[in-house]
Amino acid sequence: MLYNEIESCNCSIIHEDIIEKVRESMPPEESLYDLAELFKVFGDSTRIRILHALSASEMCVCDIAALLGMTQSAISHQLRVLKHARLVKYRKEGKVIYYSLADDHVNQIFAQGLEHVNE
Amino acid sequence: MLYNEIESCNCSIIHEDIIEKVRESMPPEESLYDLAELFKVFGDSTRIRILHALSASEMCVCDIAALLGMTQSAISHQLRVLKHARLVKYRKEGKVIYYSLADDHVNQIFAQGLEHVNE
DNA sequence: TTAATACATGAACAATCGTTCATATGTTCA
DNA sequence: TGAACATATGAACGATTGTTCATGTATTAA
Repeated sequence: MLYNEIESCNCSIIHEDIIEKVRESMPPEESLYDLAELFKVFGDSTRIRILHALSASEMCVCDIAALLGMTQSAISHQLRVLKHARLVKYRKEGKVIYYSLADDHVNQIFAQGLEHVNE
Repeated sequence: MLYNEIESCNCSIIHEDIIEKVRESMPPEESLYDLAELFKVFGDSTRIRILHALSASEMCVCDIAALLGMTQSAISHQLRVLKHARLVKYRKEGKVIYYSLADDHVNQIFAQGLEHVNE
């Protein structure tokens, strides 16, 4: 099993003990994949701006489009991504659909990120 | 000024008061862009796995490649991205370069993200 | 029922991204 | 000095992504 890795990384293993220790500490592949998928959603400035806007107030699609100076279609596509990641929720009122943040995790992840960016 | 946005979003503004209120609460465009760039770095499962490995122990490039079953080149390219985002630091010891997490923000952002993923 | 409007969505395109491959740099050791 | 090895990097490729455009659905109001 270890031999496969030696072949694929094209170099001899220097610290076998460390690799084994770290390997045991790694969460299941799937968790890390899900985590990457979550951050991928945060990794677009349009979505970041939508999320930040929604942290200030619930808004309908048209309002967000007007605020960000983008088309309704572009916003709608992005809201779909945010909805799928369970970062926003919505309520319907006639023709109008009001979006808001799904929970407080968004604000907390924002805060941590901004702390790093502002060093 | 408001007219441009009406044109670009292709819909009449429904809640002008909310838009104005939210607009005032928005951080500078550049901050949100930087924030998106940061999360973009977290948004790849290879980089997530590297970061998680480094949160357990400092490691050299070959070790990481062996651990993840990937080529040394692929890891090196990704470490470059992580270095540029100031998420990892390194120390040199002869031929070998040991990488480690730059600060504790990584762990905190990880924790917030995992909390959301695990609902 | 019809017109108007808020929102969703599929196809298509350009742009960005992650990996591979080949090769270069820099250090150690004989 | 030269061979071995750890790491870095540029070019190129396929894959993914964000937006636009055109169109579809659903609701309201006349």
